[in-house]
Amino acid sequence: MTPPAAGLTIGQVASATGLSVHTLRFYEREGLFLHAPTRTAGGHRVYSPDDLQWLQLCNRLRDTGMPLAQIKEFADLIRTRPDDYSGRLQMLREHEAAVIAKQLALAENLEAIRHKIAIYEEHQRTGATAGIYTDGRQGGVA
Amino acid sequence: MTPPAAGLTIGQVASATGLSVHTLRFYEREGLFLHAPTRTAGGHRVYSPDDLQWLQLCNRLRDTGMPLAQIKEFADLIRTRPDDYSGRLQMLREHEAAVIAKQLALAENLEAIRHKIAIYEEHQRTGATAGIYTDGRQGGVA
DNA sequence: CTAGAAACTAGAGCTTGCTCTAGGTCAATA
DNA sequence: TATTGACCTAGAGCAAGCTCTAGTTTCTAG
Repeated sequence: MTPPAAGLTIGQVASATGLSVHTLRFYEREGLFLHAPTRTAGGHRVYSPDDLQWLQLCNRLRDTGMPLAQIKEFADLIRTRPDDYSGRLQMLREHEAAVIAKQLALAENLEAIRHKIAIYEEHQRTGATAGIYTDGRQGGVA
Repeated sequence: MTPPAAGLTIGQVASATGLSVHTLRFYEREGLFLHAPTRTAGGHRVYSPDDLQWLQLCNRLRDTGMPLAQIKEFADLIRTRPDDYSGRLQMLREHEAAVIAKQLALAENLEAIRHKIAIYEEHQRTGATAGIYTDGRQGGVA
């Protein structure tokens, strides 16, 4: 029995996902998993490849700024309404918009940082003497 | 003397920067300011427009993921080596690279999220029946 | 069969970045 | 001048997201 079922240990899942084993157990306690992992006779967790995929999605959501509480909500929707996609779609679409906003803000801030770098390079080149405040009123403090 | 010096209250700085007055005092304690604000006779803080600009830069750095401790380091460089730009340039260039990496990761994750949305839309359209795990081994759990 | 690595549970602890409380003082306005 | 809103200090508290400890048990390789 169980011929193709690749069972993964928590350690294997940890290295595959970049999460620590502590974090995996923590996520489980927090209800982020779609279901509790199965266990060996001795009580060790056994994960499936699907669990891995789910964790990879979780990582993407978290890395784009979704709080764990919201990821849990998402997991709850999957568990309680497996064939109603509307709630999940709404969440993902809202999150998509949030990520786009984040991209815009990031690009804008990057631009400002580059501008600062250019100013510093210029000051360095021209040997500008600086006080704490270098260039007064119009943009470019310190 | 001090004819054009527009002095700002902490409340004005708060609304101009989006930081709370609590946070401004907290930043001050943490050494994020280039210098302590001057005070009125009664002990109220008075900020300059330059302080505002500095805070706006701080916000950009923080919003792009620079930890406060690093912003403080940056402030320390300005205070201790006002006319040596090399350290600051190094910090900003490294941070620029970090932000670019963040942009790439964000774009990649956004792509994956959009793909997930597309899969859900498809499932919804075709009325796909789902278990907890919807589409098995190749990409697209839940 | 045994040693060492890896897993287990329950719960405490940590870091970052705020945020709020208490008990006042200061300042602008009616 | 009296009130009311803004400000002050010192320090406690909080939320998120891990991270680690202690003491024990299981698993695996030699």
